[in-house]
Amino acid sequence: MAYRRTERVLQHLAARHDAIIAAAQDIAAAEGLAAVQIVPVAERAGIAAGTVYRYFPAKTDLVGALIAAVSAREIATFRKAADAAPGPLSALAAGLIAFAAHALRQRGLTWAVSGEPVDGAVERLRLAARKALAAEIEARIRAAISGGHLPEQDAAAAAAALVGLMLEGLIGPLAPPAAGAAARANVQTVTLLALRALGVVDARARGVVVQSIVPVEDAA
Amino acid sequence: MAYRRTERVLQHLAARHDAIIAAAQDIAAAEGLAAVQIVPVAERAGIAAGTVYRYFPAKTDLVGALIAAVSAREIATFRKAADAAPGPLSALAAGLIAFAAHALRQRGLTWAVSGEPVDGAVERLRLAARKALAAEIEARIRAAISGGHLPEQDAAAAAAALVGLMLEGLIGPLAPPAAGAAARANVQTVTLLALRALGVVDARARGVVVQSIVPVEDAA
DNA sequence: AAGGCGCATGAATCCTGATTCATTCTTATT
DNA sequence: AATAAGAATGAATCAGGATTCATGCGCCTT
Repeated sequence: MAYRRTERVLQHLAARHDAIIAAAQDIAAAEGLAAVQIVPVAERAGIAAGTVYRYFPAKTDLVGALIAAVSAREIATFRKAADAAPGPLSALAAGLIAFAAHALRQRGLTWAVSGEPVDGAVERLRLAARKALAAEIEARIRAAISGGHLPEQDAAAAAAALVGLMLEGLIGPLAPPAAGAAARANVQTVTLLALRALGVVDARARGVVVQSIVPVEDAA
Repeated sequence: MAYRRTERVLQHLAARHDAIIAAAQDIAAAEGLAAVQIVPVAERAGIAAGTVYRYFPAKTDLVGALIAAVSAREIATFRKAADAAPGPLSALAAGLIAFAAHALRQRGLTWAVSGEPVDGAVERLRLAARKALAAEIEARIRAAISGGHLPEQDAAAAAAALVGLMLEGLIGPLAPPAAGAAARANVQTVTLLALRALGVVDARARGVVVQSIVPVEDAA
């Protein structure tokens, strides 16, 4: 009869599951989402193509898992930085900076994941991720408005626009190539644009903490 | 021997060329770039699939022509509005508003074209279009800075970020659904964010013209 | 230690959509 | 009107990738 999966086997299965996602991630970071194909992913994960299907019913599910993982990390980064800040406006600034630095650190991956749908189904997943990020930002904007740190405004619309501003300004094809010092400068530039867009007249003058809350060299 | 193409024939060929692009555009606007496929495009243009290849050597060329056409219109819209404004800052504001209104008017098309590559080759074309738009905006930003209407800043980076802000804020999946009055309000909201990002403290207070320079109902 | 079940394999198959090309239709030349 | 060249057709072919599945392997159960 059907036998019970032993602990060791379960662990093995879980490890493979993760290894597949990791392989997909590596490929996406290096060559973009379009290069995330079953055979290459399987090769990189050290398994056969068919095996991928034992872990993900369809490629879409794999890509979905990839996007979800990346997105979760992005949001966690934002939230952690924001939570550590002294006030609502600093929280927003800190969150944005942390997000920016994080995005730049793994520019290729962020671009791949936020770049575009390969597929209508994937598009929906990507949308969910972006929505989550926007929601996080929106909440912080609202908090700052309540506290009188920002002028009244449509927080949802502002959050959506900020997501676009940050992504395009940091990792979009038009963004300045980001290496070392230039990258750090760009984080500052883009964050300043974002804060000003919300109505902060001069972030530094108002005592907002906008300096390297998160070192750009953080682990990925 | 090879006979000369009469005027009538030349006109016919040109008309078909345009009809194919128009068909592709309709489909892109309605269903996205991915739906721009040879057979459907040919059908809509009223010709056979093979015929498309007499006008475009490959699908990539067709999509490229489509993107170029859309992009050219976007830039012309921006430029025309900017040129009609009284000063550099108004020019920037007017251009952005005009662009925003235009983008919203043909949301589907703009989204399809700026949405993303189906293909590395197409990506390059799209990039060129986006670059052109950013360059236009960048020039206006520089002019406003020179005139002392905006604080010193990295105009290129700002322009890139603004492109992202506008597109995401207006037609991105997170943007508020744009119908009628809501659309007009969103144009104002997004433009205000953009101007503030550049350092305009209060557009209206500084006499910048931000009202319906271009009616939202313009012809597409 | 034998039996049975789940896991892994990877070549074969399927699908989707671009591209080709032998054939047919039109138009310009004589 | 006859003839040749260009234009159009659309079914067949190709190509790239996802997905399947018959087969082999090794780990639980008894």
